[in-house]
Amino acid sequence: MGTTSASRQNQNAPRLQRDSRLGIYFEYDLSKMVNSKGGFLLADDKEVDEATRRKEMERERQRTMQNMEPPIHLDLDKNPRCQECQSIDIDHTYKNVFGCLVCKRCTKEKPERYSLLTKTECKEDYLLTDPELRDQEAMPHLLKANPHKSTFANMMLFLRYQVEEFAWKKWGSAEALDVEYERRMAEKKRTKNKKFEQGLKELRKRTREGVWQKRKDAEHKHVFGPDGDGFVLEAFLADKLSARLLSLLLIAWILHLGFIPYTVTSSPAPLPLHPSFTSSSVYAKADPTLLALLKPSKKKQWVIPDVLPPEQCELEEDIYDRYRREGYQGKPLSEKLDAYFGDWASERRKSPIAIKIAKVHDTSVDGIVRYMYWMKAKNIPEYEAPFQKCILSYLSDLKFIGSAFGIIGLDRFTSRGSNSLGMSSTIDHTVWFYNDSFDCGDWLLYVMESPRAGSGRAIMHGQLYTRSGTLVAVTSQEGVVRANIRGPSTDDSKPAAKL
Amino acid sequence: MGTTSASRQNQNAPRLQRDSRLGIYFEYDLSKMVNSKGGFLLADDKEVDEATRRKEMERERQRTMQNMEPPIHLDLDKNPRCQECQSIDIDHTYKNVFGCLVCKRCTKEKPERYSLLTKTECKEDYLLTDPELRDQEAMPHLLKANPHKSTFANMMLFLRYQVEEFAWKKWGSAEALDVEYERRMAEKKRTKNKKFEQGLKELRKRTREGVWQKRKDAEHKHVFGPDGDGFVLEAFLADKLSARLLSLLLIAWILHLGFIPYTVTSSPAPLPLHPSFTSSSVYAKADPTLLALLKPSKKKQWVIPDVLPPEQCELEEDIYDRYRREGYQGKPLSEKLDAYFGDWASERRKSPIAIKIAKVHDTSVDGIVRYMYWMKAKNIPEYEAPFQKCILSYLSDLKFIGSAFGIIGLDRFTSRGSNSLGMSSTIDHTVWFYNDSFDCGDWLLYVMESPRAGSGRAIMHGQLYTRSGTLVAVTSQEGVVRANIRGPSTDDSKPAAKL
DNA sequence: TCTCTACGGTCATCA
DNA sequence: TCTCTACGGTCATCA
Repeated sequence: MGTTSASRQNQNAPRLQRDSRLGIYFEYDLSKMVNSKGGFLLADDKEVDEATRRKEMERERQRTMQNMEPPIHLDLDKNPRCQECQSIDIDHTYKNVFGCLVCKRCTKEKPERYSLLTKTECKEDYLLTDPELRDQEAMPHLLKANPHKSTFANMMLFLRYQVEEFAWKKWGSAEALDVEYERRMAEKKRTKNKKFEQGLKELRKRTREGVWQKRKDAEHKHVFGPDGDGFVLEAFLADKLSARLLSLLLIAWILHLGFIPYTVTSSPAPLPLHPSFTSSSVYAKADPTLLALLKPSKKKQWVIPDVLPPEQCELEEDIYDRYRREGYQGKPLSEKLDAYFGDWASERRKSPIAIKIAKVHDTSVDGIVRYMYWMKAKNIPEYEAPFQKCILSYLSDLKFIGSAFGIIGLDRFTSRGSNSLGMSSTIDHTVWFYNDSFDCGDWLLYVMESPRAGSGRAIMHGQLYTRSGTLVAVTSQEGVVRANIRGPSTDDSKPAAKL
Repeated sequence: MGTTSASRQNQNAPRLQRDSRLGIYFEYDLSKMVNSKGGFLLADDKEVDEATRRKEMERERQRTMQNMEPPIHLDLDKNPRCQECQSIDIDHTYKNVFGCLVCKRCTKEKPERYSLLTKTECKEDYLLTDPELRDQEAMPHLLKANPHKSTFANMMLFLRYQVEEFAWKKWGSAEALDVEYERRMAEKKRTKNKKFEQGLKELRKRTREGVWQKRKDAEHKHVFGPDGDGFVLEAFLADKLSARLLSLLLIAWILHLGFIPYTVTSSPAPLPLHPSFTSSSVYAKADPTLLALLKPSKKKQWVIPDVLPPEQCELEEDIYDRYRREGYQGKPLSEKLDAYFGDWASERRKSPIAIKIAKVHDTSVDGIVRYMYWMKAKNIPEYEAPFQKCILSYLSDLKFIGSAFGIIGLDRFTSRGSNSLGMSSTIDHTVWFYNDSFDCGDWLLYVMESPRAGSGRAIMHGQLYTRSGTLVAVTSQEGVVRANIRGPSTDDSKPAAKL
């Protein structure tokens, strides 16, 4: 082949520069200036202006150059009439640049054929690529000054019908192009979502680890609002987070919940954030990075509820035994249930934590159902605060998400097949300590409620009080809670052993 | 700024071509030739030779041009001694191209500093990019003729110590580079695996759908070997598949299993395939596309085994009831087991399929354990063949993968917590019909064996015979079989409802 | 009414 | 001892 492609030229350009046949435009090499530490630097305003002017001129030169190119050959050249209305008032730019015989009026009246598209539009809307748009023959373009700034790269304008012709040939048809467009959009959405999920998971992990760390260090840092409902700003992924973001999140929270969780002090300013909601929290993501996670915290004037003292309450294992002797809800136990209760009772007897049911059921004025247990560690010496906190963390996890079953109305006796927890799984578990002097060896009252549950999720809030009514800790847990519906999950299956 | 970066030049190059200041090299534009239908074409051999020669010359010109560049300025220029051995026998290429004062002998003796790397090596081994390697200042390069062909793009040679210096600055340190390298390799492996899994899943889906289609159409197409062990070529993803691939797969199969499953007729030729094995099948993938899947089929001279006629066998529900009355394996049932057996018995009574255990246990000469059941549909009219096949498909799925538990030695009574199948899940289920005239309303003998199981997988093969001993169908099923170990699987969890 | 390159992948193709 | 571009994404940056 005796030819050289245009692309070859690009490749050689950096070297051609050195023989400086190309005039002033190539005299300075910015990349070199950056690398040589004591290089040539522009300081003077005049010189900067001069440089700008020169660049501007260069852009203009590029634009004029296209006019100097030999006009495209046209069969109809001898008879120059508008192909739409036969007028002889041909638009010269259209003729010379696009090889299109049309009058100015028709270009205005038929934008579906004669409007001009920027290069970016061609790429985005017709899925054309840079190399394709470089093809002067199939799709000529008109250079115009960049509307953003005259020194910027010239804007390239393409003729709509030529672009469409090209794109439809490329993709098969207008419909095929649409299909491909939709496919790409869907794929894009999918990846974005995946990235977001990833970030969320990561955040949850970090949060959990962070909490664990704090717990071990016997610290308790947290942000709570004053009276009324508060919020917990759980974690940050980015240091971009600011008071502005905070207020935006709060606004989102208000819109979502319909009430004001906190006094918004700083004024919200627009940020490119997309808050997203689940039943339990608000996320802010600067698409697709997860920036923050807001979770509700019911910091009311927490007071110990009215319950019987632990001495007058039954141990769980004793209750189970009683059911087995006397039946449950008036009916004798089925063999199956009998077996379950037997298992549970023996499990409770073996556990290092003793649990008594303080009140089976308590519906508060706002309709929230609460569960209450007395809990303590069996036979422990008087440990120090940090270790006490560890025990409390363990203890508070025991009855927590499991209670959500009852609270949200899943019948634990018929829906679940066995005494394993089945389809419930903890996503996170957070403990905020309010007090450093408590003893897990004595009874603690654990009050729990699930303010929100849905779509297989439940959020649980709990408070732990000493016998004397001192608030010791506040807990929060999110978990998966599902009825025991079993579906095939071959999605995760991996081919077995490979040799 | 009064400067222009080198990259600007690339951008302008296509236009500069038009003013043809750059000589013959830019006279032809290949991209235009391709697009203009009646363009300039080379037909003559002489012209082709001429073109080759011209290209060769151009390559050489590029190489000579670098010698004409002004030599790099050196502080030590006045005192040109080898920086390693102080010899004055300086290598001129190293000095002029790389600005490195060293003698020829030292370049040979210290390859860890002075050896030359191709551009590709720099990219692959040091994770440098094209733009970085374009930087003549930081990393000059020597042009050499392309060893593959002289008309190909010149080879670019970089000086090792300069490359390493640059790379270590870029990545932080040699160790940091290694870390990044490993990360990328791991990532690459991960994506490849994922792609492969995807292909496998897709293939399985297609296979299953295909089988279902066949079943509905009452066809039975399959490939079996003659006598002895046979194979089933399950599915193809690519049309590249040929007799050569087939033989390669068979060879792989032989190496894997140690016996010849089929007569290899066509000679195996090397193909870029990577067969991979699981306990049940051989895959061939032309990395990473899955090409074919071979699965064993035990087509021996299948004969109905020696069992008691259905009239002398017990219904499963009756067996369960007997266990509950008389105990199991000499011991009375625990309350839990008693409940399970009660459930199973009532489930069996409600099922549209009756099942009798034909033989509890049968170990064949080759040590394979078989399970046998008599099965029939309860109270059905005399359906036609296609509908009979549907019933058989359902029926053959009932006792299939579940039997793998017993066969591979998992104790179904202690390992599993409830009567739900727990961690077993069918991956696929294939039925090949051997006969069109059978009646699911009368007893069929179902013989099952699991020739291979491991890593949480089990493959099951089964045959169905009429009472008179006619082979009706052969089945094959792969499934996940795991002990009932419950682990958290929050990996799949998605945030709940969004607003 | 913006354009370009860089990123870090994958590939086949061509040269 | 090979090199380049195209692909189809994403981005910030710069111009």
